[in-house]
Amino acid sequence: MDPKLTRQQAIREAKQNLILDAARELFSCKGYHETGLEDIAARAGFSKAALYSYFADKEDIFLHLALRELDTLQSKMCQCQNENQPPFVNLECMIKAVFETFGEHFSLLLQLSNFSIAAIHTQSKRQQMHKHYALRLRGMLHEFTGAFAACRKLGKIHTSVSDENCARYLSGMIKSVFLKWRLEEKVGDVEKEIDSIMHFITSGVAGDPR
Amino acid sequence: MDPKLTRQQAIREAKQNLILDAARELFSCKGYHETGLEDIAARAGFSKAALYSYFADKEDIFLHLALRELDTLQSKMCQCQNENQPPFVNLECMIKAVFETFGEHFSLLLQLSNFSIAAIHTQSKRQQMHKHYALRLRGMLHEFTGAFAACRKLGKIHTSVSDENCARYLSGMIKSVFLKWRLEEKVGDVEKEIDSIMHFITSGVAGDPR
Amino acid sequence: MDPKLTRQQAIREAKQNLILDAARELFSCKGYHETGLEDIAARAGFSKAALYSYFADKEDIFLHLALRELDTLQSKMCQCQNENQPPFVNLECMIKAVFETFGEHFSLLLQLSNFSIAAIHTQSKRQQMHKHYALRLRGMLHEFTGAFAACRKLGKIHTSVSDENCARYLSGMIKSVFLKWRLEEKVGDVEKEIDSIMHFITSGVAGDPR
Amino acid sequence: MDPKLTRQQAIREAKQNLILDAARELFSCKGYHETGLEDIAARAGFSKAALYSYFADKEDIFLHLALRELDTLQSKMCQCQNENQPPFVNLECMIKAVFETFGEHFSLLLQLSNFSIAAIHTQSKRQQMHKHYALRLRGMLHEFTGAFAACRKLGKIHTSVSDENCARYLSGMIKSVFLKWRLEEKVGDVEKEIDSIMHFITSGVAGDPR
DNA sequence: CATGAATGAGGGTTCATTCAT
DNA sequence: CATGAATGAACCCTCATTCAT
Repeated sequence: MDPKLTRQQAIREAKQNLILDAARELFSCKGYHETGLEDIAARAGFSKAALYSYFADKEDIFLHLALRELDTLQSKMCQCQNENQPPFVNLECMIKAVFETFGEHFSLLLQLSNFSIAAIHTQSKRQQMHKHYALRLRGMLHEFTGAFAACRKLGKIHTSVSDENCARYLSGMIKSVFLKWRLEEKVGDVEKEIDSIMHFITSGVAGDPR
Repeated sequence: MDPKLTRQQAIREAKQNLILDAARELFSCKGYHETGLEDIAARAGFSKAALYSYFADKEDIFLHLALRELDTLQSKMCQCQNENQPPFVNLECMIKAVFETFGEHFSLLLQLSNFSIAAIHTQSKRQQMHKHYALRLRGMLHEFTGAFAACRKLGKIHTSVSDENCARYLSGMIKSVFLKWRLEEKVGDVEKEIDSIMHFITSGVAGDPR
Repeated sequence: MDPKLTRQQAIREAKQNLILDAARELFSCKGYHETGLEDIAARAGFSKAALYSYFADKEDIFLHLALRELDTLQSKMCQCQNENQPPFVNLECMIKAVFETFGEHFSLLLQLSNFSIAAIHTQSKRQQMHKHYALRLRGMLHEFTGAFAACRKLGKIHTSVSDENCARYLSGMIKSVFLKWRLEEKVGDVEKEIDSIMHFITSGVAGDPR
Repeated sequence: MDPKLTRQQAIREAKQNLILDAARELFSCKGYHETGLEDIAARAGFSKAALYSYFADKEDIFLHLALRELDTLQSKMCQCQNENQPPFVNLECMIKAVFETFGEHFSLLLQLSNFSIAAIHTQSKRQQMHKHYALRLRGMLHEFTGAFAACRKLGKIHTSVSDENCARYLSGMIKSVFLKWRLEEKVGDVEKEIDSIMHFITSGVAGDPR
């Protein structure tokens, strides 16, 4: 009975992910409000009503999608922590992780950030989920912060700007690249962008004393 | 006849601005889709139908709001260009302009960026307005770019990162601050934030060699 | 004081007629519901609100228009009664009167007939006006009926069909011509049409024994 | 699978017809603009939104209704073509078909004619439907024309009036009867009316030489 | 579990009508 | 008397959500 259950569980989870994949595609392309449940269902190969077997809400879908993506991101970022590597390399790795995770769906991250704007009116159970959600969002910041802290500990950072702020700025910079891509309607050269960002981070506009 | 007409025109414009003020408040607080025309009208002291005397659409309201805000911003930024000032001071002044312009309505800028995402599908006359809109959005980038270029010309910048990218990064950093404020649901200390940003920009994490 | 009053009265009436002219144009072209008060006002050279100085309602405008047109028609038809003419000539004259009266605005007559459909829900004072209106509509029928009766009295008519029915049929036939014109979007040759109608009336499809 | 599908299709069609029945009732009674979708839905036993599962628009409902009624009419008229019958009997049969088809909803036919007036401004796909619609409207004329032509071929008709005009006049006459009924707010004696019309058609006012 | 059908709540928009100037 | 501005009521339509099958 147990293996049967787990298999069913697995199937269920697979279908959930199918739905989330469809949602990711559409949300990142058209935005949250412009995407209808019917669209998602159609793209996932389900009927609109079927979605409600897997998620409670439209919002629930978005939230789970956010959670999934952010978890993926965080796990990738964690893998970048390698004490044997020079500290900035770890940071660069993390940035690359962001680009890789959101890859084609770059604009999704933009929406994630903005979503919390509209979603404050919700309540009770949803509040909890929002907490998770906000937590993960900070997760990225947290990882970045950690990376900066590590660099600082190794004497590579002397700025008076707090690690947390550095992390925040970095995430803003990354989003600015995503935004450029969206407006240009095409993905750019990831390597170059990361390089450029690293240059800017390490020495600002002053030039690279590394 | 002429003075009478201009006065009436002025009144009309004033009312338009009242509506836009209401819209700014609500859009920046609840987001575009969550804000109903009824809300805007009520807050502006009009009836829903009255809005249509001043704007063609809900979208039209948003677009005009965006134009107004971005124009205000640009004019403020332009005023920062002072050749007698040290170049970075000009830049700092521009950043301050952004903070001042969006002040309480910080999250509005975030929405502006995202709005263009969903709005590409529109048509004809509106397309023109969208162009204006996108143009102004780039306006901010343009000003920043110019400021960086000026600094570079004066030998204050040696980074290999292009002025345009610097500008982009900077605007991303500013937005990251706005986002923090939104999540914390309160405006922070502008002076400190600007200081922090300036530090980061000038020398990155390496520390301040200024 | 009296001549002054009458002059003012005259002006007022003239303006009323201007409005009715505009209404006739638009109602006959676009139909009652598709025509807005703003359209009428604009074409008449007034502001929308001004219409309410002259008429109580949109419906009131239509009703007065109907009355005016139908009165014109009736007076023209009355003038056709000439005892010295052969009876069928009188009838033909009346038909011509209809074509002349509605001339360019042929489709207006179609709408007049149909208007009573939607307008039954009205009340009190309006009821009275409706009576007038219905009365005039029957007016045309009445005139035709009279013409047929006259012919019959002179031994030119032997059909068992009542004069009233003949009149009704005739008016239906006329409208059918108007309808053709409308669908073809152009006025046809009035003379020919009248001729054709007269032929049909006098001897039906059997051929003309006149 | 096939029978299941056809059954579902049948149910769907039945519901569509329920809606059209409700629409016929209300349109013919109150007119197009005075009838709200809510009214139609309520009378058909649906919610307003449900209508949109079956029809695209309010206009779409009207158009489909028109098509249905006119198709019914045409098929009935076609069945009247019987070579073994005396030709005028066929014509009479066709007239009866019109009365039977529109029966209680006599005023609907009046509206059909008028609707095409306002509906020229529409677009693309709808244009096609409008064509169908106009085609069917002419359909009735066409059948009548054919009937007259048949009579003429058999030497029963010698009038110089063209078959087409005869048909047009006839349809006008029929509508005039419908209009009488509407104003009297009751259906009259169909047999008598048809008789009267036939008399008039065959020999006009001259009297019946048949 | 999956679906087609149905719904309620709400949104944007129009327009005849009123009122202050 | 004439008007620009404002309104309220109504309309059409959409969409997330539910329910019977």
